Amino acid sequence: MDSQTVISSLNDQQKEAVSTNSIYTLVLAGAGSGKTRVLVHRVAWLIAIDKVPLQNIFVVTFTNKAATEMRKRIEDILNYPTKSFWIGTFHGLAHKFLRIHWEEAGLDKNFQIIDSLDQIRMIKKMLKTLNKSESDFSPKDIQLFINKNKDAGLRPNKLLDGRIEEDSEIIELYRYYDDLCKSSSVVDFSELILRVIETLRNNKDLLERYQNKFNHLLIDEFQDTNTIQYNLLKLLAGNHNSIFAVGDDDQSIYKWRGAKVENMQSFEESFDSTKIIRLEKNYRSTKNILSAANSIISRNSSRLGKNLWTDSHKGDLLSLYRASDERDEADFVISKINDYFNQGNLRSEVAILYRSNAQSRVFEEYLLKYKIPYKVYGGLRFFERAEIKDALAYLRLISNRNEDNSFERIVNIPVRGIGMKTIEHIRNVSNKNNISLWESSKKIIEGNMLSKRANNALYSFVNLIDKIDSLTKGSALSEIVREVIQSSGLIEHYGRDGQLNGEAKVENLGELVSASEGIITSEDISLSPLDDFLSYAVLESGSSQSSSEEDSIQLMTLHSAKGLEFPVIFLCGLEEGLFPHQRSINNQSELEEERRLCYVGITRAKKTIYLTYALRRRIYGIDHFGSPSRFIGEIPLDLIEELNSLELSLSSSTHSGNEYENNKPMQLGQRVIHNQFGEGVILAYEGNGPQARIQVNFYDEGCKWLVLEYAKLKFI
DNA sequence: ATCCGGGCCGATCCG
DNA sequence: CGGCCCGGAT
Repeated sequence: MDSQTVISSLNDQQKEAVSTNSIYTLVLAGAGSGKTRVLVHRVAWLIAIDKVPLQNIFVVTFTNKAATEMRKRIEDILNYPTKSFWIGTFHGLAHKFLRIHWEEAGLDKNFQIIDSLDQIRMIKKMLKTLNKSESDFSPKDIQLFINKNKDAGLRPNKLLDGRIEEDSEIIELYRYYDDLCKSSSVVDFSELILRVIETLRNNKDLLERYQNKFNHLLIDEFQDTNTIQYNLLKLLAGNHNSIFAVGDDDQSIYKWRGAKVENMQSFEESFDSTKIIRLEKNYRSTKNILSAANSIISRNSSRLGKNLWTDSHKGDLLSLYRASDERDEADFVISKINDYFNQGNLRSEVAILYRSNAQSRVFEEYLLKYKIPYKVYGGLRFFERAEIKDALAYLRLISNRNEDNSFERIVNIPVRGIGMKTIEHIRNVSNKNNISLWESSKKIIEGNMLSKRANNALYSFVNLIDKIDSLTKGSALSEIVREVIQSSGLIEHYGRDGQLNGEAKVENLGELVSASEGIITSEDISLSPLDDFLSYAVLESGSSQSSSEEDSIQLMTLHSAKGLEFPVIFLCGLEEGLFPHQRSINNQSELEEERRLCYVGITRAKKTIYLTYALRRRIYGIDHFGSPSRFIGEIPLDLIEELNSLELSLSSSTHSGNEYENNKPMQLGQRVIHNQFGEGVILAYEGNGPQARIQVNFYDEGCKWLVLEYAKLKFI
């Protein structure tokens, strides 16, 4: 393959990036500027032109989905499968490393990964054993504390130097938690990466080996790397390996979980003669969509600066729909979706985006009602569901008897007569002898330490696990899974009358079997298929719908939409307090992150975008009256078409005023003058007639709600 | 040991 | 509103 084949389809800046000789490259890639394309072609260039062997390349993506897709596209260009290719998320790659080097990392061979729900469970249990009340330290706060410190590379010991006295208790909890993880051989998300760094730092040979191996480090979504991830990258880079970082500071939306945009600014300082390449041509959206997005993001202060442009046509205006409440909003969205589908388009071309997961419920309800297939991303995902976690716990226990978390989760599910008292006993013996719950149970059974009934119950459980294990030795993975959900009694348990959503849960358990069939085992980790599957289940928790090939509407949060594109976008719930979120409204930098999130949302759209907001919305079962998001007002008026513009008739009542003024239709964005507050713009309104309330943003006085009848506004 | 119901509290976003 | 925890009844 010659160089032309690799870069012929690219524009000049993209070519420059793909074919660069620079050791350190920072690509500032605007939304829709062909970022993924550049990365994919860069890898192809390295392999085909620079003759770099695949195993010397290390590629970090933000999601598993992105990794899978990128790998596929690289294979398409190279025209051969990419075996033993280190491409994945930081977590996925760290996991791979730890599987290979579990010994050097001080882990058990078959360590398991826990997700954040498991982590909470563990913390709660820990508090119980330590006889601490959850009111002193909420489990969530402890979790936050632990993860925050791990993400900053700080172990309890490090924290104890120079600690503040009042922190010592929570640091002790952190230490205890780490011990607990060790004894049950589990690893949490943050631990994965921290452990890799520590292993490399404490093992010069290993570090050298990897520094010699990965000559080319490529990283996507660089703006969303946190401290420890960046440190890992620097460690691997050493003094001579090349780094090719791609990112967009305007799309940095993960500051809340420790991501540092500053990494982008400091990249140039950290690495000598960094070459900076800007990708500013947008290939995705129409001119109108891009103008709207640019107008919004231009309000932010701290930006590296990019000038995104397009030579596409103007396209449609952005549509704005004012819903009376969230049901009306959903109804509107559905009707537009039906129109679009009936014009012969695919459902999968449409995405409904929202700020928070809870908003998906109403949409789901309506989509179900109208029998429109859909797929939800995020929220409670497939592998996080209770029934699935139960089944996984059985599988984990089969793989590793000492995994206390799983033991406790399912020792009495389905109920088999092992109650609190028995479990308490098992825990005591386990604590006293410093052995796992499993070992402790066996000891108890042998010593006949319980009542006959309890002893029998416990025996039958221990026996069950052993039996499933020996029965399925050597069986295919899916056979093991099938056996587990059957003989554990889970199917029967969930299928029983009275179980909430019983059929759905049984169905999900069946899905788990199918999921285990589709797994392709990772090539270069010597992991049993079962352990491979268990890791996969945690790292890739999947969408919340069971997988199906059916053409369906895509529902997701703005965060999970990053990196994706759709012909038609519905950006919903554009209300102050919801988006921007209440918790960010009073903080300039957090508000700017919300604005970037909005920018991300709008730039997902290729052709059409609908913006919707609701005048009334139920949250926690209480009605809230919101006002339209400030972000709507940040889009130039001439780019927006209001689908149901305000046409208030004021004539119907006692209102005293001149006839013309009373009947004049009002529009959002209409400029008005108030005696006291001066000039402003109408942002929203509620109700009808003279009693209607309208919200005006006064240039000097800010936003105010006024009752139309008394406000005596002059329209100008 | 298990079931049921009332009280309480809380959800931004992710791997 | 809904999930989770706890306590009392069986």
